[in-house]
Parts: sequence; C-alpha cells; structure tokens
Amino acid sequence: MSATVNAVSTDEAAGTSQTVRVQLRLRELILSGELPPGNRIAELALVELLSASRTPIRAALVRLQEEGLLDALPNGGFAVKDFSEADIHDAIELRGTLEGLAARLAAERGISTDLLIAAHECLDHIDALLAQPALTEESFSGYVTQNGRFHELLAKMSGSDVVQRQIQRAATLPFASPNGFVMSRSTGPDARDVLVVAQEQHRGVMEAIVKREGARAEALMREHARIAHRNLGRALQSQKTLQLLPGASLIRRRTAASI
Amino acid sequence: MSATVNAVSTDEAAGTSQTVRVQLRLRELILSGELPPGNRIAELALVELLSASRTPIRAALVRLQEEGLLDALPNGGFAVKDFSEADIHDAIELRGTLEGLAARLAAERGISTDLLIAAHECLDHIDALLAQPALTEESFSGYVTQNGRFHELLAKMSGSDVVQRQIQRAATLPFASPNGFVMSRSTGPDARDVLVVAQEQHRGVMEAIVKREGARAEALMREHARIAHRNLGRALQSQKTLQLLPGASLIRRRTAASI
DNA sequence: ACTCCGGTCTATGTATACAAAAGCAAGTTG
DNA sequence: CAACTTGCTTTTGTATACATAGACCGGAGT
Repeated sequence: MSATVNAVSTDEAAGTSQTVRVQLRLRELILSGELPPGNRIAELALVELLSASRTPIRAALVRLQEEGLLDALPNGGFAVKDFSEADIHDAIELRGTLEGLAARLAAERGISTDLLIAAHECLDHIDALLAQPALTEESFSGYVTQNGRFHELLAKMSGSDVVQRQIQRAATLPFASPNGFVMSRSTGPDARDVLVVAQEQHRGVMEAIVKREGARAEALMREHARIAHRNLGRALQSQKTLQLLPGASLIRRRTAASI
Repeated sequence: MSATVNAVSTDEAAGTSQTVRVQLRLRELILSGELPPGNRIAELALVELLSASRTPIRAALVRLQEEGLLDALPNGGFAVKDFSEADIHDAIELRGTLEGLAARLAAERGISTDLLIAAHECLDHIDALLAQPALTEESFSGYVTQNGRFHELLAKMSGSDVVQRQIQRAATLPFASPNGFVMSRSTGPDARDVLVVAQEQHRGVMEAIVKREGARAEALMREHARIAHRNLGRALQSQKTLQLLPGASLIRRRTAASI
C-alpha cells in the first residue's frame, strides 16, 4: 500500500502508513505550541516539514478536525483551535460525566475477573509508589502511567464499545485527559497529598463497582474528575507549572494582549 | 475552489463542495440500507455512483469513520458498521447522560431569555399538536420537528460548545437521535400517550432549569431519553415498525442466520 | 483429492497535476 | 490622500496517474 520509496527522512518510528505518521506528528506539533492557534495552517509548509505529500497531510487534518483539535475555516483550510478557561472546565466536567457513566454501568452489569484483577494490580502499584513519604520524578512518572491505565480499564469496565469510544474522544483534549494536569502538580508541597486523595477515590470507585453500587460509583468518578478543576486553577496562576501541561499553548488567556 | 465543470448529474441540492455533497449522500446510502454492513466499501463503485473522483469520496469516508458509521478495515478500506441491540441501548443511555449534563449545566448557570422563549415556543407548539385527541400523520411530523428543535435548544442551554458538540456527535447514530424511534411508534393505540408523557418531561426539565434545580433537570432528562429504550424493544418485535426507523439495516439481529 | 505455490489482478494509499477562488499588492482615479 | 479596482499570487479543492500489497485463481506436486 505504501507507495514509492517511502523516504523516511526522520527515521523515527514510522512503521505505519504515512497518514498515521503525519497525524501523530501533527498532533505533537499542535500540542507543543508550534502551529500557533488561530492562524490558518499552510498545507505546503507541512509538506516540506513532514516530508509527505498533500494527500496524507490532508487526511490527517480532516481527522484532527473531527477530533476537535482543528477548526474548519469558512473559506477552506484549517486552523488550530484555542480553548477558553470555560471550555477546559466543561471538557473536564464532560469527561467526569462520561467516566461516571462507565462506572455506573460497570457496577450495574458487573465486570469480568480479568478486568478486576488488572485494575487491582494498577491500584496496588500506585499504593506502592505512594508508600514512600517523598515523591521522586520517577514516582510521578509511574503514577501517570498507572493512572492512565486505570482510567483506560475503567472505560473498558463499562462493557460498552460505544461508551468506551466516546470517553476516548472526550479525553483527546490534553487538558481533559485523566493525566492532563497531573504533571503540572508534580512540584509543590502538597503534590503527594493530591495523589493520595485521587487514589482513595480510585479505591472507592472499585469498591462501589464490586458491591454493585451504581450511584456511588458514578458520583465518585465524577468527583474524581473534578480534581482537575482545582489543578487547572493552580496551573493557570503559575507560568512555570503551565509549561508542564501539554497543549498549554492552546489555552486562550482571558488577558490576551494580542490583537 | 470547486474544480472543473462540477458535472452535477443529480441536480439536487448541491450548492456546497463535492466533499460535503458526497458525505451527505453517503450517509443516506448507509442509513437506507444500500451499502450493507460488514462488506468492504469499494471506492470505485462510489466513483460512478456519486459521480465524483476518489479524493472527495475518500475524505467523506474518513469523516464518516470518525463519526462512527464506518469501521476502518485492518488492510485498508472501510466497511459499514453494524450495531448490536446492546450497542443501541448504550448509545441511548449515552445520549441521555449527555443531555442530562446539558440540563444540569443549564440549571446551574442559568439560560438566556432568548433560549427560554424559544424553548417555550417549542413546547407550546407541541401542546397544540397534542390537544387533538387523535393524531394525524401531519401531527406526528410536526412533533418530530419540534422535538428535534427542543433537544437542539437544550444542548445550547448548556452554554458550552464542548458539551453541545459532544451531544451532536452522540446523536449521529440514528437510533440514538432524539427522534430516532418516534416515527416507529407513530402507529398503535398508545402512540399519543407516549408523546404526552414525553412532553410532560419536556415541561418538567424546563421548570427545573428555570428553578435552578440541577439534579432534577439532569435526572428528568436521563429518564426522558429512556423512553427510547422501550420504543427500541417494541420496534424490534415488529418488522413493520422497524421499517420506519432510519438505519434499521445497521442493526445486527441476535438471530442472524448469516455466517 | 487436497494442499501449496506462483502469477495476475484489483483496490487502496500516495504523489502530483490542474483549476478556481480568496487574499494581496500596486496602480489609478476622484 | 484615500479608496476602489484590477491583476497576480498563493492556496485550497479536485481529478488523475502510479506503485504496492493483498486477494483470487489456476496449476503442479504429494
């Protein structure tokens, strides 16, 4: 399928098709702040930047638009979307609602032992990381990994592909992702405390699911997502912690001086 | 932008670009049951069927895949997705949850008088339609219009583009749409009663939103969506009412004899 | 007769060529 | 001096050509 010589200039992981490679690379460019929001994206620039022809680039742009990272301009072309603080707040609330739905469905329908075991492995892992009084950068990285895995498992526990898919879509926005603001909180005295609280909620949700307490599982999962609200507020106050947030450049500050 | 002669074979509404035209026509083909689920879609067949080149067809296919109507096959190409009864159930629950979120946000944040007036106009219109003891086909059509408009307005009342967008995405599946099963219930003795109940819930939600009762608004909206669950069960029992459901061919019957 | 292998062929992914519309700049005119 | 117009340039949307990978079919061998 892949045509011609497939001149892989950047010899990095490009095992897949051009379209996928371009899509991944484009997402990186958007979230890292190159390709600033608002301006129209010139396809020709991407051609030489990504060393692919316009066709796969165009396909990737369409996919990213459907994902919600790009806006379709009225006269053709795309621009990187920007998000107000309110948008981010709502995106977090949205993820919480969807994860709450997943938790409720899991509780009502029951989950497979495989998923139960995997989830408990996750949580045990996090407990081990939090057992130390002080957190290293490594601990944080480990938490991020396991936390992401737990949320992924929870979506699966819903037992519904439709719900799982929608959760994945809602978490595409980097700030709405379960790990969105975790790294931005890695410094500071109460860094560990936040994770301890989050982990307590993880345990609570699993207990509720096992006990078939749907309403409790849902409420806990919603509240769990709301940790991100507080983290958002803190992150916006400090330019330093904002740097740790992927896609920080997409946030449209209220006090925007430009234009 | 639009190249060449733009040979509009079917001279129907084609004011927009080729891609949009193809996308709309393709959705029709999928929901109407041509392009049966499971089989790979041959792009060349679409070229002569839609009289457009492969490029806009391909773009439309990608968009429909992101919408969830198509599956990407492992070795390239797309196939029309099919949905189990459980999938449809979950899609309805999902829409209910999202509309519940919209209602709660509307209640918590308050809504503009413009939206309030528009919503009440909708509901008054429905009341007028239901005032007659017997329902004509025209009444039903009117209900569908106003019902769709009400749900659209409710999404707007959330005050959040993010939420509104997600609701729209969740309602892409025809059975998950607010009007999905309404037509399939247009016959039968209790047809009017169902609409009366639904309208009562409409009124309840609006009252809750105005009174700033977020939890009530959310719960009512969820329950409102669940009307579709019962309608789904009835529709599946009768082949005749199933014909009235757009996209009925996408439903994978449990007792599928094929393969 | 069944299986394995090779050739052909079709269909997808990709690259590129082309046409038209939007944006920009410079020139001209009131 | 400003505003409008006109022509060019840039850029997108579309059409098409090409290369490769998987599918299908036929034949040979065990």
